[in-house]
Amino acid sequence: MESKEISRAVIKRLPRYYRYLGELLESGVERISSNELSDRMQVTASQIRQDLNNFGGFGQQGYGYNVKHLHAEIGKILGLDKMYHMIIIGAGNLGQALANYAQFEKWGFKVTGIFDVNPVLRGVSVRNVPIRMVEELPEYLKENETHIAALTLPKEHAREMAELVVANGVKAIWNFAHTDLKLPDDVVVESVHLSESLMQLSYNMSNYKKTGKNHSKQKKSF
Amino acid sequence: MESKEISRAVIKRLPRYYRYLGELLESGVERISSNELSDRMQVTASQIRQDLNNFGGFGQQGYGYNVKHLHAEIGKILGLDKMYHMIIIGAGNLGQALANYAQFEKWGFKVTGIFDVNPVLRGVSVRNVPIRMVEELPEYLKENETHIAALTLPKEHAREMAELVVANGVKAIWNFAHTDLKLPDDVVVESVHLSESLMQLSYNMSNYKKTGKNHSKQKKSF
DNA sequence: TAGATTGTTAATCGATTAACAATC
DNA sequence: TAGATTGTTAATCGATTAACAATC
Repeated sequence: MESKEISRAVIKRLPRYYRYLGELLESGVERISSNELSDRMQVTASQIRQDLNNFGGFGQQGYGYNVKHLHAEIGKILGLDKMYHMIIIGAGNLGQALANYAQFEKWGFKVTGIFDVNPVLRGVSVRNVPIRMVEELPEYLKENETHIAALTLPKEHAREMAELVVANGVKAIWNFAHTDLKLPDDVVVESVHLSESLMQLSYNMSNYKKTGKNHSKQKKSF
Repeated sequence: MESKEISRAVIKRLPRYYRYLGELLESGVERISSNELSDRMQVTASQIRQDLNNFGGFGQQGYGYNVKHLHAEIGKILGLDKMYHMIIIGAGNLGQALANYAQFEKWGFKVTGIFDVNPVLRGVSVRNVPIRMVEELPEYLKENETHIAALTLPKEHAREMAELVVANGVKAIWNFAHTDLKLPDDVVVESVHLSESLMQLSYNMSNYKKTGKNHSKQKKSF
C-alpha cells in the first residue's frame, strides 16, 4: 500500500481535481472521462489518468470515472475524511479571515481556538470561538487536543510561537508569516507567502509586456 | 534581451532569493557565495548559479555575489522597481488584511481603492483608503489608473467582477476566490487558493504518519 | 459483440545536479 | 600568482505526454 513514492507535483494537483469533481457532483454529473475532465481543467487527459493511477484504479474501461466515488477517494487521500482541530495564532484581519471561513469545517478543519497578544481582543469571539491571550496557550494545548496551528502573525514572532506550539505537541503548522520555519522532522509545515504570490504576478505583468507571452495561464483562455 | 525562455520553476524561486538577500542586506552582509547561500536556503549551489545565470552574470569569479547589487537586480526582474496601483474588491477580513499589509507598498504595490457591496462599510477607511460601493467601480476605473485588482470575495461573484474590471482596462488579477478564472490572454492572473494549501498540509500530515517521510520540508531540519 | 476508455509502458521533454574550465 | 568561485556544459534525474494493449 505504501510502496511507490508519490511525487509532489501530483499531490499539488489533487486539491484542484477535488474541487472540479465537487462542482460536477453538485451539478448532478454522474460519470466523467479523462478527456472531458481534461477539457474542463485544461490539463492533459494523459496526466489525469497517470495521476489517478498512482493511487489505484479508480476508473473503468469504456465508462470513465464515477464522479461521486472519485471525489470521495481523493478526499480520503487528502485526509479530508478526518476531523482536525486548528488553532489560529494572531487574531488580526488575516487570522479572523481564516476563523470566519466556514468552508474549512466542511473539509474537516475545525477552528477550536484563537490567540493574540492584544488584551483589547480578549473575550471577543469569532464564530463563537473566544479570542484568548497567548499566555494561556501552553495550558490550553495541554487540555485541548490540537492538530494544526495557523500562524497569522508578524514574522518577528512566528518562530517563537512555532517552537512553543511544537513543544506542546502540535505536529502541523500552517505558516502565513513572511519567513521560513525550521522545525523538527516530525512536524509538517505548509507556508502561504502572499508577498511571493504578488511578486509572481508582478513578474508576469512585466514579462507579458516584454514578450507577449502570458505564463500565468493554463493552456487556452476563452 | 528577450531571447531565452525562463522556466516557471525559476521564476517561482526568485521571490525567495529576494527575501533572503534582503535579510542579508539588512544584517550588513556585503558579499555571498552560492555555497553560503545554498547552506542558508537549503537549495543546491548549482541551482542558485544556474537560476541567476538565466538573467546574466551577476556574480564574479573568486568573489561571489554582491548582496546589494543582486538584491536590486532580482527586484528589477520581479518588477518591484515599478509602482503599481492595486484595488481590492471585497472588504471582508481578507480584503482588509491585504489593505493593511504595509509591506506591499515597500515593494511597489499601492492600495488605491477598496470596494464592497455592503452599504454598512461605505465610507469606512482602511489606512486612509475609503471603502467604496462596487456600483462606483466602472466610473472609478475610468478616472483612476489601476494596474491590479485583488479579488477577495465569494467565488459566486469572482467571475463577474473579474470581467468587469477587465472590461475597464485592468490587466492583472490577484485572485483569492475559490475558482479558476478564464480571462483574455492579455490579462495575467495569479491565484491564491487557501483551501488547496490547507489540503496540502492535511495530505502531508497523513502521509508522514503512514510513511515517516516528511515531504513538506526542504532538505534538513535543525 | 463493438465501441469506448482506462491502465500502463515507452518516448519525450524539462529541470536539477555534477563537474570543470574560465576568470577574477 | 594562487585560491576561490563563478559561468556553463554535460550527465542525471524526474515529470509529462503519447501510444496502445487490456478490458469493461
